[in-house]
Amino acid sequence: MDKINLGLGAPRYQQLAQAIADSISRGEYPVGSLLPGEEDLCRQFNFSRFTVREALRHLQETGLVTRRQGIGTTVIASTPTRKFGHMIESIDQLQQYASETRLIDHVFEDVVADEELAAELGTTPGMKFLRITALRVGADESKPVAWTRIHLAAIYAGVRSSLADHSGAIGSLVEKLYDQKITAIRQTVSATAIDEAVAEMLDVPPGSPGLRIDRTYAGHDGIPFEFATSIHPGPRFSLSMQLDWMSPG
Amino acid sequence: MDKINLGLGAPRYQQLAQAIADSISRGEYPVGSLLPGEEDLCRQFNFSRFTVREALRHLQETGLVTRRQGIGTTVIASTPTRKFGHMIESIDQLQQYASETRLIDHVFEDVVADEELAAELGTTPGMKFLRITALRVGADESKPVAWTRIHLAAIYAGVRSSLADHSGAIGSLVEKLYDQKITAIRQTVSATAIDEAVAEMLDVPPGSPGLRIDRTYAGHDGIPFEFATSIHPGPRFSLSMQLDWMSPG
DNA sequence: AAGTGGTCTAGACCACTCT
DNA sequence: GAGTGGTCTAGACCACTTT
Repeated sequence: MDKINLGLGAPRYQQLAQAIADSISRGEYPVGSLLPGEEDLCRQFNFSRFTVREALRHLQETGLVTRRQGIGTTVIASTPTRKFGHMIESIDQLQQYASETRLIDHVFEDVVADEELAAELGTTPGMKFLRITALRVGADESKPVAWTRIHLAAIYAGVRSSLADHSGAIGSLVEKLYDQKITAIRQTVSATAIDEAVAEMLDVPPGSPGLRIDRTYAGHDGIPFEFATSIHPGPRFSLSMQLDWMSPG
Repeated sequence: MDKINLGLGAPRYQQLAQAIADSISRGEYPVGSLLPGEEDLCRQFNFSRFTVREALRHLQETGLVTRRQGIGTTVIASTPTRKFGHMIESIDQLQQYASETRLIDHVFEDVVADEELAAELGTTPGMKFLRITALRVGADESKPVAWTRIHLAAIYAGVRSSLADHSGAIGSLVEKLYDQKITAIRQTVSATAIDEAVAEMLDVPPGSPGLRIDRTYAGHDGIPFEFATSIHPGPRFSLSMQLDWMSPG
């Protein structure tokens, strides 16, 4: 019954992995040091190289060591780190609602970042953008769920013509049209008092609380190409996520 | 130079993995079907079993198949899913600020969930809790960064005595004292108007916008044992996270 | 009993890194 | 050139699931 029993009955490579992990956590092999070579470990424990490599693979998967050809096996952590993770499988899933909503009333502007805008977006002045300001509404087009303003690098200004038909996030539209792959998203959530102009469009009293979400999307080069700000009326929206424990192995 | 070239020069197991992945995406092996057995694949491609298994391991890691002893290799996806993930390595990291802040002015209450509270927390009426209401302040004890109310399953009421000394999240205190391991966290973020009582404690005008974060912590049995609500004054707080692309393999 | 994947051995050659 | 990890073979036994 008990799977705790890692000593007997367990495969040799697991026992070996456990033994090495224990040595590491005892400080026998400090972080940064090299483990003995595979041949050494084979002789030391009288196991075949397959078994030793399987054990080392296990240690690699739990994040205790890295392995490099020509160098050796380096200890990079003394304890398996317990990780929690939130995982999504598409960009649209980030905006949980995006697939069921559309953008309406777009206003397009061509802007060049001055000092102020550059500082706000975290870029350098002089960068050219297509600025899209719009409302996001549900299928029934009743009350809008968000006001949104997007600064999109001018190279991708071509999304403009496809925007009306597209339901979902703009990032995924860019991916589709330009074969650009998003590799990192940074998201900041804060609370704000909705200013008068936005309040009117969202049909809420000015100054009422709103959830502000700022997202930047970066491509394969790591450079952000899209900066999106959404303001959601307080009671009409919340952002949920679940973080699950990721077992080491 | 080009690493795109997966055909020649690449190890056989990678070529094989690619070939099988192609077959799967072409629909030759639909989702839910079984791949040929390892021996079959060996004969079919004239590779050793090691090479075949290494290829299948690769497919498993990319999430295309699962393998079970006695059953076979089952196709579970036709395309490698592109995942984005947010990963943290400790509970305290979730509350990015928690390690530099402390709770003050605790008020403890023993409460039993009535219909209303049970509905709010998503539990069943009759469950017993220790309710902790407190303010979270920075090191200099100037303006508080949050008002917080926690409902903690009564079994863990013993944290009460250790709370004053503890900086960081309450969840990690429970983990330490009771050897309980948190395995899942659910977090919901919304904007709210700060009510009068809380506003006074936070030293902001009543009705001003606040960021409300609700978190539930579940243990190894998957049952939530802690329900925490924090309200942060709008301008004094934001929640950031980065989602990175997790390459398949 | 037959078939599957899981573990394991002994031995080989290769690509890489360092000196 | 010596040592490292990466790839690969041929063969074996075992644990598990289904028939």
